[in-house]
Amino acid sequence: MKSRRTGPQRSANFAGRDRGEPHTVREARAAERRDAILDAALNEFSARGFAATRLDDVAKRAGVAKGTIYLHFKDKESLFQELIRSKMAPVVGTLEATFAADLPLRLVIDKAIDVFVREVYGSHRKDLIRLIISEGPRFPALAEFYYREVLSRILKSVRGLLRRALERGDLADNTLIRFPQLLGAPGIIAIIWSGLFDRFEPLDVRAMMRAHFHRLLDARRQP
Amino acid sequence: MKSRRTGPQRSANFAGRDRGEPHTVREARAAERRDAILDAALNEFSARGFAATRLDDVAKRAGVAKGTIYLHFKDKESLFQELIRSKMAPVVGTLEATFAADLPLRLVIDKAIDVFVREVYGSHRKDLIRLIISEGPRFPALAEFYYREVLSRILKSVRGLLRRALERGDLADNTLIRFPQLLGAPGIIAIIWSGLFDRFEPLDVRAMMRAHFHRLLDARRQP
DNA sequence: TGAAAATGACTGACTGGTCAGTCATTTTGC
DNA sequence: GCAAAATGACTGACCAGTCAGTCATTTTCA
Repeated sequence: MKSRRTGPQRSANFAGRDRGEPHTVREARAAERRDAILDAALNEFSARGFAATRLDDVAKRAGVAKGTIYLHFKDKESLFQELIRSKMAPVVGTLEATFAADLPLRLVIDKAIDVFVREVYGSHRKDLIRLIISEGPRFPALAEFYYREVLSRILKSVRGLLRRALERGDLADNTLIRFPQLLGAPGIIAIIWSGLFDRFEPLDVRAMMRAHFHRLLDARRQP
Repeated sequence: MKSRRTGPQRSANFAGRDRGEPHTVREARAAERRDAILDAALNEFSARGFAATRLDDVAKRAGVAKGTIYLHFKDKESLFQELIRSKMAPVVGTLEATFAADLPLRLVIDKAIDVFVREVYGSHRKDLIRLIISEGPRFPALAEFYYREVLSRILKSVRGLLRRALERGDLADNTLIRFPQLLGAPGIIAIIWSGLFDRFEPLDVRAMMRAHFHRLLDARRQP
């Protein structure tokens, strides 16, 4: 592995890490271009998938020469992983905060549906989740990152919420604590459905999610 | 688009249509090879995805020369679509029969879980569903075929089952008739989870599906 | 201060490798 | 013996990644 490194110092390895404001025109421009490349990559990868995306197209869409991509990212795979990393990280905090709020369970759930519909389903993040599902099996590092930084954190805070609700008597049993995946299910289904079958049979996502959650939460306490 | 056609007559366009038993050694061998190619394709496509799969590898795995693939399938895309078509079609009938049986709702559901876990989750069909989710957005014809020949038929028979249950009073309301996707949700989640996160946090699929269905079906009748 | 030197971000033509699809030749079954 | 089936070397398109050269910006120093 060669360690020679050309290009901006704020590149590849440090990607997204230096939160200091840029101090020169150069640095500001570099940051702008990096973002342009990431946005272009988001469009191309989600339209074509990892293997079929051409970096020539990403460069063209970003208004940049192909070589520039390599000043900011080690290779195609790094660009891809960095894309997921940079766009998904922000939502995690929002969701954690939502689940941590000391409010009635039903209210928290409704807020979480709102966040999901607005910040994920109604944004490009929906496409990123599709990408993780599609490409994850071929990128173990990506799946691991996503589990560690996103999923496990959300699952943990959901379980916290549910445990408090159970103690308070707002929850029938521990089914959902054992399988919190069931709470995320309709969101994932909605994302998949919208990409494949909406044109044949449109789906009212918010209504489905509400119906699902009310069903799960209203269940009769087991004898 | 060239229409010249070489190779066995039982090829491409007629793929899988002539159900008559082969009458010559030739025909029998041709059918065998076709199946070998499909099996090899299943393995390669589900390990690498459509774009990254090499037909050289499919040929090698099938024990056949690359040219032979083109005697049976028009091109890479046809092979892919034919793969989905030929492997998914058979389960539809089984599921329809399960849902049509005149048995108590709970029993039918348990049988359907069994069929799913055995025939889909526990087989290569799991990988095909992953492929449809991953590649569907880039193959509108595939998504349409899948909706028409698989999903819509299953949804229809599930809705029939639910309507009968509702009339009989075995079902609280029409939520599930409006969103039958919710019944399929845990199956899809299980398939996705197993491919991405099982190594971090294994999932007891059957238990999750049972918990989910009992939750959905036991819900208190709405006032 | 401001002109010359140094820097390093950016470019895009190029290379090496890959792979879908073809077709002249060989093999097989009738 | 011959037509259909099978083969696999070959072709041409394609594309990730490279690197020598350019030039805008920053630094140096008289």
